Amino acid sequence: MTKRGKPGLEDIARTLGVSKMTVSRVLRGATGFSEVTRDRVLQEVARTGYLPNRLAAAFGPSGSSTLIGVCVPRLTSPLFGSVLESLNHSLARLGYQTMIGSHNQLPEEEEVWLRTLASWKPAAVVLASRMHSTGTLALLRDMGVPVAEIWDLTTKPIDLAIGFSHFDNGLEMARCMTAAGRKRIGYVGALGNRNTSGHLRFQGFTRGLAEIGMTLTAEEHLHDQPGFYAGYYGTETMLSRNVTLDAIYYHDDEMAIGGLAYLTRIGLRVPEDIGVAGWGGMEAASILPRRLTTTAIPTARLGKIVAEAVVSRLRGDPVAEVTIIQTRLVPGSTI
Amino acid sequence: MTKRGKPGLEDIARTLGVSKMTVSRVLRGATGFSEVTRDRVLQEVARTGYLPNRLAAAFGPSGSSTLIGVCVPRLTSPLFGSVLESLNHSLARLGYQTMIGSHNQLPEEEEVWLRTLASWKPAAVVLASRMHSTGTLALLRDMGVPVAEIWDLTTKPIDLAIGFSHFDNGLEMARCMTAAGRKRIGYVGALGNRNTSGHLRFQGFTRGLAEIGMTLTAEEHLHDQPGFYAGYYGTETMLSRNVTLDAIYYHDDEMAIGGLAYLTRIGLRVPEDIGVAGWGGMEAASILPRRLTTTAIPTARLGKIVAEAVVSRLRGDPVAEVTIIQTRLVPGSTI
DNA sequence: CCGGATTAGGTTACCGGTAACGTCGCATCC
DNA sequence: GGATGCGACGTTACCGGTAACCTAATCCGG
Repeated sequence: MTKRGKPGLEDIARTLGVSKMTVSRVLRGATGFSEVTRDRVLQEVARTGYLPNRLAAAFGPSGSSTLIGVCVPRLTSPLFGSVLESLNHSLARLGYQTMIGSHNQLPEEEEVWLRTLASWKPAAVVLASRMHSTGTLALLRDMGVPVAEIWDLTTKPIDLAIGFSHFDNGLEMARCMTAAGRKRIGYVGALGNRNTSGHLRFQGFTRGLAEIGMTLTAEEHLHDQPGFYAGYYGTETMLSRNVTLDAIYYHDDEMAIGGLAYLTRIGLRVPEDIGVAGWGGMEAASILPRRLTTTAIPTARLGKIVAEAVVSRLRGDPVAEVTIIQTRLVPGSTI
Repeated sequence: MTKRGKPGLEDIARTLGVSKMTVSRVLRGATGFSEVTRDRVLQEVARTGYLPNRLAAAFGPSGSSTLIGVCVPRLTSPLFGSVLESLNHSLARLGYQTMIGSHNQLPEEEEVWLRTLASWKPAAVVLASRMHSTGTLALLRDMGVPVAEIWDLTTKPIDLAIGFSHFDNGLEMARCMTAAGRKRIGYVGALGNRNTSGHLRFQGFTRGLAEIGMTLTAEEHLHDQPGFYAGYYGTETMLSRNVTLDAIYYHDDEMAIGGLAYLTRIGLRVPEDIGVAGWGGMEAASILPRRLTTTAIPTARLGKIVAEAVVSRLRGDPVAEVTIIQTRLVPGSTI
């Protein structure tokens, strides 16, 4: 073993009487060694408890990194949490590690994060955001690594896109509501008018209404982060303008549940007096007195598919430029 | 600029007519350069858009890494999500990056994660778990980097401990319940009997009852992950054994809300017929028809404090071995 | 039995920072 | 005026893998 520190590739090689390169080849599962050599190497590796040095591997002119950067809007959302957990787990099984960041729906924060990430020479980047700053785009180009845009679908992906159409999710919910005979519909959203996935659902929703000549009776776009509170107070604010509604579509399930709490408090019956629909398919939606009408997102499956797509891309295997994940409108009983 | 690729330290140095080392010193904010040189370097760095190579920095015999590993039970919990987001943000401001993993309350998964992390030569490790395998402990010793055990307090920290006593949280809630006159109390938990923070709260809770000579009237330990469903069905299962209760303490708020949904469905009034208490202080707890009795955890503050403590430790500044974060019992109106 | 293809390795160069240490000039002080 | 100290740099060595290239032995069909 070299003077101090942990055993390295060279230590394994020396005790076995082979070269570093042979050991490296075996460990990377490359070709160019016999069965016998492979077994001897693996045995010695196990005996010494050798730990590879990813830093060194990712360094060099070769630079074969196993690091993948992932940036989502926030870490406090169970939806993104589920995607991340699934992605992390799947990538780990495939031999990759992640560096996770959040951009809080601000393109500048994404850019700052990406700049830091770039200094770690990642093998690929996964972004969950609709808007990228010009700096981000330039940096991605410079980095020259695969990029997966997930969560939403883009018309022109930078490289890969994996997700589903939030616009269609909104559209579908509008059709569901109008088909149920709702006439005076309101919308409560969050994150202002920023170009987020939620805003895209809103646009799809209004389009769905427009299809049959309807418009929103009222809308309330809070600037807060989505959440139970926001749904509660957003509903209160909207109704305080003395509008009469027979249904409300919410930014997401948390806000819908918050809204439900307010509606119940002021004595409205759901769905008799007013209908409610959310988005996201969170677990809580199914234990309410009445199962919430929502759109379920297969987050864990999404994470797994993203992991597989990115790794295929890195291995040079053919990958579809756009992969659509199927979402499901859960009728529930609040419409 | 060297043949191909991005500008490096050497390129900056050459155009300025100084050595790489001088540029490195300026960029790291070390000493040994004049004001004039500093300004010239910074200007050239800005002009070329130089990006440092953390890989190279963390490599070498020097090995000054800015990577910090963080492992939490799961990424789908808003509580841990909030801690991670705050930790991530605070560490980023201090010039550090994180590599995040989850262990799903299984010490073996934590060990596998740590082994992978170790191959990236991190500067420090943050663990949110009560149980560590012997392999984990050995590896941590070998790595020889600062270790912060967060979330729960341990009697003998490996290095640093930052958190609060889950045992005391449970104890305090027991006192709150008994002080309110509750006599026949049940408990609904998750994750089986594994040595988790939740189980520690359970133990503190039973101790609190024992203090005044009481015992639990019923208890239900599900093996599932905590969640709304689990709370709902756990309550159903417990009550199906024909026990009569006047209060239930839950693993956490999500389960309490799930339980509340079941209790309401079967026609029990809260808190008149039965009291309910959760833990965690999640946002949803405050928009229920009656504000949920719970324990609020300052997750964002915890993340910030952990970041500062770890960085102080890395800089060699003195740091308290144990830091206690104050939690707050929210009386609510469900007890 | 021979020549080209394949297999199983070895050799070399290199990546981009950083600790450690050496050096030089200049101000200071006795 | 010589010794001393220190600020401001320059030099050197090095980390641990990996692509690219090279070599020797083996194999196999004609």
